[in-house]
Amino acid sequence: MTGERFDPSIADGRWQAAWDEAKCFEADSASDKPKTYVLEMFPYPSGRIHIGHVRNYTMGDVLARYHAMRGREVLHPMGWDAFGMPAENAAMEKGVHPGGWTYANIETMKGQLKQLGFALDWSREFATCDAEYYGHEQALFIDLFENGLVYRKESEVNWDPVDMTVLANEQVIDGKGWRSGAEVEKRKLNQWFLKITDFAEDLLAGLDTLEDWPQKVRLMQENWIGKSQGLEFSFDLSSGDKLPVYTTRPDTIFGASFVAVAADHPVAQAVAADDATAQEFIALCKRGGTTAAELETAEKLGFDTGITARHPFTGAQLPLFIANFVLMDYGTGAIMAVPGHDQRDFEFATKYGLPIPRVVAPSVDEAAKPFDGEAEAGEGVLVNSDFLDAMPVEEAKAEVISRAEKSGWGKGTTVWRLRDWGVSRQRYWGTPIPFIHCLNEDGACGVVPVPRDQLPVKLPEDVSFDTPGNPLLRHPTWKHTECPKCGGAAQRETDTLDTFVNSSWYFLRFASQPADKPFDAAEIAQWLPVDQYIGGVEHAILHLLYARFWTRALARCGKLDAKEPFASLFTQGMVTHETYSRKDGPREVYYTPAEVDRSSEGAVLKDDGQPVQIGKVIKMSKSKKNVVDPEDIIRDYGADAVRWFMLSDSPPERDLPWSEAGIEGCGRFVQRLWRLFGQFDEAASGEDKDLARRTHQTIAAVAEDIEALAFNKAVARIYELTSAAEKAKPSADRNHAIRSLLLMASPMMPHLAEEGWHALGGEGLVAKAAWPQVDEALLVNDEVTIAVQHKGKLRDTLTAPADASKDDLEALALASEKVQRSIDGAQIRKVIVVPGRLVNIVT
RNA sequence: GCGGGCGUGGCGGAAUGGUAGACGCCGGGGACUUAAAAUCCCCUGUCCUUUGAGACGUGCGGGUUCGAGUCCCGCCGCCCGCACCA
Repeated sequence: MTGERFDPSIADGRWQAAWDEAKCFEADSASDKPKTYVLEMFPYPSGRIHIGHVRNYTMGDVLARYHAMRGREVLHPMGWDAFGMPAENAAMEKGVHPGGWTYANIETMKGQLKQLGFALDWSREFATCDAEYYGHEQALFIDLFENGLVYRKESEVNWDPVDMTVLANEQVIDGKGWRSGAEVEKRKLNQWFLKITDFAEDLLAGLDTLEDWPQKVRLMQENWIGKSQGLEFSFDLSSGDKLPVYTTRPDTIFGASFVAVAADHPVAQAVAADDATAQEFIALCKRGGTTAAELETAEKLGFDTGITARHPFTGAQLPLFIANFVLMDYGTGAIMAVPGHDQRDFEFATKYGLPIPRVVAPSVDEAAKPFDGEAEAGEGVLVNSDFLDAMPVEEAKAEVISRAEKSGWGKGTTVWRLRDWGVSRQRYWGTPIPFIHCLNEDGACGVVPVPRDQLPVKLPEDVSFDTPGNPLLRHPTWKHTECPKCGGAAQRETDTLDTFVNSSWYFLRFASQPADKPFDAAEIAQWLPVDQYIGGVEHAILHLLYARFWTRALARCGKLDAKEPFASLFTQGMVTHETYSRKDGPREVYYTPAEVDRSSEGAVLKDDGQPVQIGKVIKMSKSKKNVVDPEDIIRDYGADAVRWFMLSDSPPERDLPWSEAGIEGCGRFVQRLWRLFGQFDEAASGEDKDLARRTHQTIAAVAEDIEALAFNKAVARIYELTSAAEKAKPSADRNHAIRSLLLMASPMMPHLAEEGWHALGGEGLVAKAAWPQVDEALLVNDEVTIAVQHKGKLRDTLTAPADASKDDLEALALASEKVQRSIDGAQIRKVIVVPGRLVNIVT
């Protein structure tokens, strides 16, 4: 029998050790069982596990444990997304080595994950900064190169002149470097690119097959890929050049009243070459910020070049402007402007007094309708457009494209918003790009891949971070090598790969990890695709798109036979908490939940007993101090209460408000279940048909809920059956209910379940036990409650046999005194009977 | 601007078109106890000058239906993503 109270401080460690010893969670690729791959997005080892990780991994853990109970061979691995900037920042601030810092964090965080009792296959653990892992990654990068999916190109980057490094767009704040505060420059650098655009069409089409992905994520990727179809054609310029433009609205071509190019456009550069005013204007355009807010308010500015462009149909000469709202890196960097039907063109034309012709109208009769202060981008029919008049928009688009193609001055084209993926980073803490630049003056060798037998290209250990810039570049010896082709002097590539490359194939390495190659295709085929992938929605685009791309790219290289890496995706909500703060003059001072005593009346600071302001429930963040440390709450309540809280109440896709009262309630329930286990009575016999039914119905429903990731509902059902079992008298059926509750709760509260299983004399570990069987016959009740309505309003309920006929139910309903009182002698026109549910009498 | 999501008690939230508010939290009352903790029981949407198998009630206004939180149309509010993408 079980003791007074369940003590997690003893039980948690005991069972974690038992699982380790039994190697409970090591996945066997050779197993005959059907396979299930459950994966949560692996963490960046920033220092400590935070509550968001706990929620994410608890969900995955419940699934992993549940599927194992259902007889599946489960792969549930964990590792570390270990390269990245924070390690270098720590190196600069604290003078530690990024590697030492990272591995120490991994040690800490692994210990924290173990404290939560996750059913992880630690035998497959790796960090992406392990030379073994990034060496295989280098080999894959060379594979992509050999298959024409890697290239070098000069491209413009954000350059921080103080830190001497490239910054990502997110690291540029108000035009200044986020660390140095220095004015960011645009620089052209030779950078490595991956040809993700080769797969644009396929990545887009593949979204339709991902039925078990959130629609939101699919739409976000669709928008990101940004397929648009239109017409590309060239204007003949008065300068003698040809100017290619791209438009998605070829139908409005008769409404074009000017032409515009981007400031970086060759035509603009040519004009500026001998025109100082143009030069000034271009400089002005470049200075403009790129944040959303700035663009929102930015005025449309233009510079009239004096050049004109000949309209392909009318022959009219349209003025050519350099304009600040035209982007060089989309389409051709030049546009035909149709002010009547494009808002930006409208604003520009208004400002510079250019004509705004109408070429689309609600009907042909409204060809002269004036504009109401803005462009009209909607549907309609063409007007003032010669041979297009009266055609609907779609038809007119096709007609213009067909005429342009016939006359040879333009063609229908598809343009993508998706850009090739620039993967060069001028950083130390990343995968070295495995290439060598031959320094031979004849240039015959060029850039050469590192021979495979020389992989991995390892990062040097002896680096310093006391001066800005890339430590690999200034390392005294590391970069010097010889050309693999000619044997002459050569220099290693000193750029490293974007960390998103590391996370683009880690799920493959988890499934298969031979020493001599990145993975084994046959073994991958056993496990992939990942059956359930779980992570934050913040990765909806970049990581998830890159991983889909890598899977396709590797398939093209013949490395594997798979298309989509993640069959089902789930994006979980954040953990939130209210904030506590006080005004200190103009500043708001925040306090952590641990510094505050919270009651239903309000909150006071423990230090001085004076009230603090209770703020909104928002995402936990260090700056607002509304954080709880997982280790603290595990210590106070035990791993199972924390896990249970993560699953209770809020649906997993929504935000979960953390509350002290909530976790206390979960702690109480852990004890309540424990006491119920103590009620298990070997000697009890006899039936409790009602409880037996509820037990079987609960088993079926909880299974269904877990499979649908509706953990909050599964939790509610376990509460209900617990109440029922507590109230029931001892019987064999009650024992069965208790044992079933233990098994059903085991994926969620595994330590409590093991302790109870042991106390109840269960064989082996509950982690290895089977999910309870459902007796189908007991899923249906033989008596049901029938609602009786009069004109749709509830008037009575009655109990009837589940198989009662429609006629019987009608008769029973009409016999009800309450119903008769409501009908009050009125003529009955109709009686609707839904067997097993209700009777509705219509008068 | 474009795209998407969501509005249900004091709070988190349940509810194949069929008894709205399951379950949890908070709150109130009671039992046990010398007392407290722990535990257990009951109540807990609003209204009532008909306390009743009453009325009202799922953001607002319409509609479909025997029956609408759920489906349709039109609003309002909040949240998220993308964004001078031609």
